[in-house]
Amino acid sequence: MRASTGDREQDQDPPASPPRPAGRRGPRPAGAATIGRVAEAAGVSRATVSRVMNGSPTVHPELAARVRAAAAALDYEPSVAARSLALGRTGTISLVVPDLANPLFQGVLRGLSQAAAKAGRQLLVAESNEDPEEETILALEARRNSDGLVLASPRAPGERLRALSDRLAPFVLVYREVAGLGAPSLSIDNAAGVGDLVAHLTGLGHRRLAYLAGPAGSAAGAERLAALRAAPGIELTELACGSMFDDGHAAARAVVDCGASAVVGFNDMVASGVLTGLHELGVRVPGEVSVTGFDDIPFARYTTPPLTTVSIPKNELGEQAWARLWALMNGEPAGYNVRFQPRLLVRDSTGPALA
Amino acid sequence: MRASTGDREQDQDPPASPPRPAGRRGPRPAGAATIGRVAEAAGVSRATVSRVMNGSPTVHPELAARVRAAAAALDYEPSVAARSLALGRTGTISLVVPDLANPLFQGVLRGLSQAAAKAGRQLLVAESNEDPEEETILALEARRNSDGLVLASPRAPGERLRALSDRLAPFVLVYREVAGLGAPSLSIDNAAGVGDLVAHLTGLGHRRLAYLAGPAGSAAGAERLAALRAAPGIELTELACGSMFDDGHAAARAVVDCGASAVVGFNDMVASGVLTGLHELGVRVPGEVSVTGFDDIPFARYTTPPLTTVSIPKNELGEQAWARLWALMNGEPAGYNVRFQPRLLVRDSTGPALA
DNA sequence: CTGAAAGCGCTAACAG
DNA sequence: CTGTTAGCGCTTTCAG
Repeated sequence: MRASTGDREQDQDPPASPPRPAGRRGPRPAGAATIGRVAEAAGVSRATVSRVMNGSPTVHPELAARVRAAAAALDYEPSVAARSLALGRTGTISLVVPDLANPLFQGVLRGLSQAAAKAGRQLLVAESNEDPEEETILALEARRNSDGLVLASPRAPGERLRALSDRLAPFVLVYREVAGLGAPSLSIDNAAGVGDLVAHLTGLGHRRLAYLAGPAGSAAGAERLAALRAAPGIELTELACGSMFDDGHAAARAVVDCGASAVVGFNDMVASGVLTGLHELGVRVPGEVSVTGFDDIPFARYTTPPLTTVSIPKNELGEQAWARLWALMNGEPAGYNVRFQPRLLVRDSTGPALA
Repeated sequence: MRASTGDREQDQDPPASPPRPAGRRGPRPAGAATIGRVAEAAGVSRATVSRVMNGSPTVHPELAARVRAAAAALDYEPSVAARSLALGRTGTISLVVPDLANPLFQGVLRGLSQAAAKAGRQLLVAESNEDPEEETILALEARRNSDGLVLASPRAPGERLRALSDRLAPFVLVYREVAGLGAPSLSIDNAAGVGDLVAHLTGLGHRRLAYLAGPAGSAAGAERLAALRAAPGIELTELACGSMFDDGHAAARAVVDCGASAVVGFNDMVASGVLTGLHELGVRVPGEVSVTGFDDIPFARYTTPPLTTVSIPKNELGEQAWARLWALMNGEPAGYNVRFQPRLLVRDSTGPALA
C-alpha cells in the first residue's frame, strides 16, 4: 500500500425544512389521526374502528368500508405505542451480539432478520463491542423493548446469565451452551468440526500439525484446542495467535520454523492470514504445507488457494433461533438444545503431505 | 472444492421450562411491578415515583431513597410501551437497507448502531432483499415503530420517495441524493472517485481501460460509468458484468481479449473476481494488467495482490446519519446535503503500463 | 416539594 | 354485529 489522496467531504445545496416545535406532547406528528377521529368521521364507535383495523370478520361489510375510507382519508396510522400498551406486546424481538463486523454474527443477524420479517416482527439490534458486562446490560435493555431476545454472548460468565435468566426470558442463546440455564441454546459442535479436519489431514498423510490458537477468552477457541489436543495420531505444535488476518499473517514464519506439514487456523481470518504470509515466504500451499480454517466466512472461497475449512450454519442459527423464540413466546416448552454439526469443506488449500 | 461431510444437527439434553399461559393481558410477565405498586410500597404517590425514576432533582432525598429501595425490592422495571405512549416517543430509531450481507450497508449499520447507542437509543433494523417496493413499505413500518429513520434505498423511484417523504420524516437518506426531497442526504461522490482512479492509471501510462460494469439498476454504477466515459485521454471498453465475485471471475477472459492494460471494476467484489480469473489464466497483476476496485471492503486488503481501490467512509456515513437524524428529531433544520469525497487507496494491484 | 387527576391511543370484555 | 366502559402503565399540569 503506497499512497492515498482525496478530501473528506464537501457541502452543497441550500438548506430546507422548517424547524418544528421541539417538545410536543403525545406521539403523533401534530393533530394526527387517532382511532377516535376515524370513528367520528365514519360515524361509528372506536371499538368498531379497532375491529376493522385488526381485520375482525364480525363487522358489517358496509361499515367496514366506511371505516376504511375514513381511515384512508385521514391518513390514519395506528399508534404502535398505544397498541403495545393495550396488547402487552411490542411486535418486536431483539438481537444482542458482541460485534456486528464479525461474519458469524452477521450470519445470525441475517437469518433472524428474515425469519422475523416473514412473521411480521420487527428486529432490534444491539452490539456490545465485545464487552461482556455491557452485553448483559444491553440484553436487559433490549429485552424490555421487545417480546423476546436472541443473545450471542460468548464471554459473559455463565453465572451472570443464569442470574439474569428470568428477566431475559423468553430468550435463546446462540453459539453457546450454558448449563442450568432455563433457555434453549443453539451451538456449534466444535469438537466434531476439529475431528473432521484432523481426519481429513491425517488421511492426506499429515502427522505434524501446527495450531494457530485464537484469543484466550473464546469459548469456541477453547473447545477447538481441546479437541485438537485430544486427537490421536498427531503431533501438535500450539502457536499463540489472535483472531485476525494480521495475527495469522504474522505467524507464518513460526509455522515454517516449527516444521509442521499442516497448519490449522483458529478461524478463517487467521488461516487466510497465514496463507498470505506463506505465499510471501515462498512456501507453496498446499504443495509444501496445507492450511485449514474454521467458520467458512464468505471470503474463504476466494483466497488463493481457496481455503479448506469447516462450515458452520450461521444463517440457520438465526432462523432456528427465531423458531425457538417464537415457540417460547407462545408458551411452548423450551425443548431440547441443539448443537449443529459443522461440515467439512475441502477446497484447495490442503493436499497430500510430502513423502 | 471437492467434497464435504457431516450431519446437519443433533438433539441432546432433556427439555425444561414449564409452558406458561399463552394469551395474557397487559404487558408484564404476570403480576409484575408497576409504578403504582412501587408507590404503594414506598408510601408515596405515583407521580413521585415517576419523578424519582426520571431523576428529577426536585424530590426530597429521603423520599427518593425510599422509592429507590422499593423499586429495587420489587425488581421494578418501567414499561417502555406505557412510557412511549405518555411521552410520544419511543427512544428508538430505525435503519432500512436492501441487503444486510452487503459490506456497504454493514458499514452504515455499525456506524449508526454505535452512534445511536452512545445516545442511549435503540436501533431497529430491516432488510428489503433488494426489493424497492418492499423497501418503502418496510420504511413506513419501521418509522412507525421509531422516532426517526435512516434509509438506504438505491433503487426506489425518486418520485415515490418524495411522495412518502412526509410520512417518513424525520429521516435521512444514505448513499443517494434525491432532488426535491425534504430530507438530508449523505452520498458518495462517485465521479470524483473515478476521477482519482483514472488519474492514477493514466499517470502509470495506461491508456486502454476496460470497465467491468455493475448491475443495470445501480445508481452508483451509472455515476461511475458516466464519469469513466467522460474521462479524457483514455480508450474505454465496457464489459457487461454483475456485482459479484463470480461475475468478475467470468469476465477475466474478455478482459485479456479486449487488450486493455488496466481494468476498472465496478466494485471490489468483481475486481477481486477478475484478479483470481487473471491469475488462473496466467496473466500477471500488475505486471501485465492493472486492476482496480471500488468501495474498499475489508476483504480488499487481503486479495493477492492487495487491491488498489477507492475507499468510501461507510461507517462515517452511519455516524453522520445519526447526527443529522438527531438534529432533525430536535426540530433543527435539515441543513446542507453532504457528498463524501472518496479516497484513492493505492495498493499492489496497479503498476506501470508496459512500454 | 408532593399528590390528585387527567390523559396518551388502543383493545377487550360485556351488554345490547 | 355494534357500542359502552374500563383499563394497559406512565407522565404531567395544576393545586396545595
